[in-house]
Amino acid sequence: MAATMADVARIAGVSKKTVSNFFNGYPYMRDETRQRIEAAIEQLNYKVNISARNLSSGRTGSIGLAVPELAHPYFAELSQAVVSAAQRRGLNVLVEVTDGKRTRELDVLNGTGGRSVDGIIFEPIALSPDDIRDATTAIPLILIGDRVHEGRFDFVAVANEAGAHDATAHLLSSGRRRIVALGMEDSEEPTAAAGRYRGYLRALEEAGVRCDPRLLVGPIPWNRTAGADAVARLIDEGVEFDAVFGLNDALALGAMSQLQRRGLGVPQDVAVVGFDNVDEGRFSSPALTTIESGREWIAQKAVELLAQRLASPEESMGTTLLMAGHRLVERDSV
Amino acid sequence: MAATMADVARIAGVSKKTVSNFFNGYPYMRDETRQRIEAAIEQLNYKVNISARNLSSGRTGSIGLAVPELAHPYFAELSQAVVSAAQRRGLNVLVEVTDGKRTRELDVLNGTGGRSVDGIIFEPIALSPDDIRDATTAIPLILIGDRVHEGRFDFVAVANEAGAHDATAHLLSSGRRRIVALGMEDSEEPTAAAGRYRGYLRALEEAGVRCDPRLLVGPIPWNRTAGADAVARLIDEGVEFDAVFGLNDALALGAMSQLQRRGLGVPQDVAVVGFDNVDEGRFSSPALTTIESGREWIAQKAVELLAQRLASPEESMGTTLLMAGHRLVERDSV
DNA sequence: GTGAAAGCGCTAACAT
DNA sequence: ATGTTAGCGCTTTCAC
Repeated sequence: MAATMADVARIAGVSKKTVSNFFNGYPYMRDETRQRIEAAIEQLNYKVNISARNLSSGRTGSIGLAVPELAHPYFAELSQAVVSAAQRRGLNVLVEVTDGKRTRELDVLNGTGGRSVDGIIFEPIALSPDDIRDATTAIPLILIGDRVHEGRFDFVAVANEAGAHDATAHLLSSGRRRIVALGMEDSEEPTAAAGRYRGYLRALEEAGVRCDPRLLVGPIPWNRTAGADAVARLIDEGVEFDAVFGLNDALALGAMSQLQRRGLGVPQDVAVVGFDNVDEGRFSSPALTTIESGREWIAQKAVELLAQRLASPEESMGTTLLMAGHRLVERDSV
Repeated sequence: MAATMADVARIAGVSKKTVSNFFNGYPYMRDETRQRIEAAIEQLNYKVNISARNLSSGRTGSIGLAVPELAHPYFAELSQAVVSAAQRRGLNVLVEVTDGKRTRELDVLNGTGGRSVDGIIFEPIALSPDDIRDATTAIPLILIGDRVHEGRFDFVAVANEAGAHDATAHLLSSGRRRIVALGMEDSEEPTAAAGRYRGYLRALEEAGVRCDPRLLVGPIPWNRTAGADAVARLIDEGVEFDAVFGLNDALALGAMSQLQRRGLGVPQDVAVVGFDNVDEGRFSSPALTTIESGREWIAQKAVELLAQRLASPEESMGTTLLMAGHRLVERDSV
């Protein structure tokens, strides 16, 4: 049987409470007491039983992070940032992968999985605003990312429309006129694809460029393969274009790979811009021009907001909506 | 106040035990009882208190995954695989990022962080075999990845030497003779860098090719930036080479990016091979030839081994050492 | 099939 | 600065 706090107390000749104090950094303690406790801990190789602490204190010291996918560079980098920020605050992170499936996302929202965390940071991609409104979660929840779900929960958002506008405007200002909107979605739903598509349209409009429907590609999955396949299809169908705006970097990178495979020069024949500024884009050939969407900041703010919620005893303070800044990162693909 | 099991029991007109049975899938229960319980749960929006269950049952239902980094494609893909495999078995995954720092890795090993998991899957990169031998962890631990730490713990290993041998042999068979070993480490320590370097040497030897020390680059961090910088340095110093073996894909991709920036054709002027088969390499230009190192299989086996340890009540069954298979994935960079 | 009672190992008041 | 006393909300014998 593993040693308990009572064992340590007995061996050190103090009470349980004093041992508890020791572990919780209670400052007032004689050095000699401290040393006796340390010796007892060492002797027994004692480890605090976290489950007991959790039950007793009503907290777990862990937060959940629910993302569609972990292998995707954007989410990998986001998760890294969240985990780091959490560790800095002494919080553990339980990662849940939803695969972007609505049912799994609903489980996250409603705690069906049996929560073992104090709060959740959650990037949904399949839920509707209604789903979110009807959430029954019992613990604090911070939404991040792509959709704007006004109201019930704190939210840290990506500047989808503004960023997409700038990306498109950059292509236009370099003289491109036939710009593929790769991964778009024409919808009223507050999805990333729809928001970024709106930004694209607005930039075209401002420049007085007509939007050719053959250049609108989507909805498709936002990964490299889909980007590459879509571009292959455009080429095969003889659609003419002089630029590709990949609504995320994965699409843009997949597109670029396919363009080059087909003998098209980037950026000479076709310019490419992405969105997200994942590390990978710095090392593609050519390096990918993209929109920095504030991943790091988002992760940090989300953890900060959640930590606040956990700290303040239940109370109101309304809900916070934060919008990340964005910035064009010019590299060689335009 | 949140509802407790006692509340549910009272409202359903049964005992706590019966409600507990309900949640634990105990099969013998009248349908009518079951329905009354379900109604009470619904009415109270009751959620089982995981902390209490954990304390009572002595298990947490979570496993830890400790990796150096999450944003790195290899670890992102590995983590994804581990999380998926664990979720399939109903286990949650608590991710810990060690930054490859020895002290953080020691914390993982010795449970200093206060464990809230039943077992750990751990890829150390900074620990010595001695550190591992002296581990005081109280819970099952499965080691994965790069070093061979025979003895104390179950281990799932990458075929570093064999894989590196095949990668190098492939370059040699394509007629290359001056092959950079990018990221190598000449050491007796059982590190990935040393193992892969040994494979490289063996392949050269078998082909009767002399090893030029100017082509040995390392130790350097195994990321894209380091790969790119190292290649830049070689070029600037006028070192001649006709191939690069990046000891992982990140190094190879960084190298390839830099080669092309300097106007060198891949594979015409310089052939490139990597190691790991991360998804990114399928979409670089040219696509990266690499060694598939069995990431998925490793993740699955690690979870499986850990699940076994958790299931079987403490007993012996020695320790298991599994070696993943490997395979050359030919693409366009050679 | 269901109930009663005894902990699991800790934290948190409160007392000293 | 340290000790005492109650629980936290479940699971788990063991009865019925």
